[in-house]
Amino acid sequence: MAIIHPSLRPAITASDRVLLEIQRAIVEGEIAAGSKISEPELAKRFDLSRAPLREALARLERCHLIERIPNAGARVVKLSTQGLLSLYQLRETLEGLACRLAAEHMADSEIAELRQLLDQHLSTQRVREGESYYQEAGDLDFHYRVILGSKNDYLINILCDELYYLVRMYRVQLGMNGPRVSRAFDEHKAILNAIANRDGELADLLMRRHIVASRRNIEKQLEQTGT
Amino acid sequence: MAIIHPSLRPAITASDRVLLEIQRAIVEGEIAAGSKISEPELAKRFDLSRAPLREALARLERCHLIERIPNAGARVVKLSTQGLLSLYQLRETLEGLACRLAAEHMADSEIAELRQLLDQHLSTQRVREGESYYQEAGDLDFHYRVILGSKNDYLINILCDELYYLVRMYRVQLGMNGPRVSRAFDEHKAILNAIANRDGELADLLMRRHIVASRRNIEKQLEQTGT
DNA sequence: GCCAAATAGATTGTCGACAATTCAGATAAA
DNA sequence: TTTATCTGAATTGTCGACAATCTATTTGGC
Repeated sequence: MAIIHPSLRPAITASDRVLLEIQRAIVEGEIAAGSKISEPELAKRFDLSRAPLREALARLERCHLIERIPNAGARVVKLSTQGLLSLYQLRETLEGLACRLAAEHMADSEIAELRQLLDQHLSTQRVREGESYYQEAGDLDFHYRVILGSKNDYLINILCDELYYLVRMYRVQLGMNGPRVSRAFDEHKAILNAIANRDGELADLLMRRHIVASRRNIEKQLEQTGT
Repeated sequence: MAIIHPSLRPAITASDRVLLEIQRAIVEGEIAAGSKISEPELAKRFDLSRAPLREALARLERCHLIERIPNAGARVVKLSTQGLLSLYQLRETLEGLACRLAAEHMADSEIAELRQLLDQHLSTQRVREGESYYQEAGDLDFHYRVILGSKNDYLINILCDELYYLVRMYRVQLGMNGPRVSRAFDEHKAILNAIANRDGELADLLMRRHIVASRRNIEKQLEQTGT
């Protein structure tokens, strides 16, 4: 049998599985925002003991999808204008940094792959115009790769593990509407060009603007919906 | 008995206590960097079961003090030049942002208190010249308050909960040497003045430079020590 | 009628034991 | 000697039950 390094092993544990399921359920609103989490109930629902469930809850807290109070229980986070502002304020700075670092550190081959990804998005966009889910995933995928290109492990951890799911939650539950979708593509392309030209400063600036525009779009939706 | 809101309650659980103890032990090097963590051993040492211990380990992983591999165990992180660079690269950007936001959002009373803190540092510095521990705590205390002044919960969480202890670990184990100490005071004062003048842009710039200087100082120590 | 204290129910935190997986060493074959 | 396989000890992941704490309702007093 082939010998693989332990750190490269899939390592699928019961806690991992239930984490992914609950994460998806919260992000997609299947478990309502603001609702209380009952450990015994979830344990029964996913047919496992409370031990791995609690570990999953700890990780959900880490990515800001739930809030726990000792001895009092956990609640799914509520989406709010204030929360959106704080989150995107941070994203603006962090992804700007990631972009600048990506312009410095990405290998030429990685940049080529990124360009390929955008071409692919363009063709699927033509076909599935308006269908927001694919665009959704596509946009985040672009950001995801740029972040990985920064080669800064702490930065990658914060953006991809800790903030990523909350960003998705805002976007999935509040959605993106029409004209923004095609504009986002153009902005991605401009960012990619800056990275390819190794112009970190410009890449930083463009990414910040891209995120500001994205925030404004979601903000509008949120104000229409309610508080 | 007085009624206090649950979220303001101390909430000292067994897991909390052991977390603080292990955290301190790792930061101060009492548990050596790079060494393996044995759950049964630590459970016996702190006289509790593995359940709360594992929760504490999960939180230690969250603040990057240990690294866990499923089914294989946990190790205390190793300090490295690469890690220091990544960490301070991030701090530079994040604390710069915090500083800019603090200049916008801190109340006048908070700024007054911060000035008071610096005066206090100055007097203790005269007395305990060279004694690095107090300066250590003082410097971090200054940063801590500025970060809280940003009023951005996600930013506060990342800097104060997730990166704070690792920063302390580098500083405690590698130390600060002489001339840097007094210069840091002057830099703090300049930052405070910028905040008091509500000049966010300048405050951002000064904080970034302050952190760059701090990194260079530690970097020197690290190169002398070894890898 | 309204507020405070006490009680009952439910939920979370903790425990000890078992199952599954991994790691180290010994053994055997090339 | 070197490599690969097997075996067993040790560690991690999971389970079900108990203890401590909180929430909500009820009760008693003003």
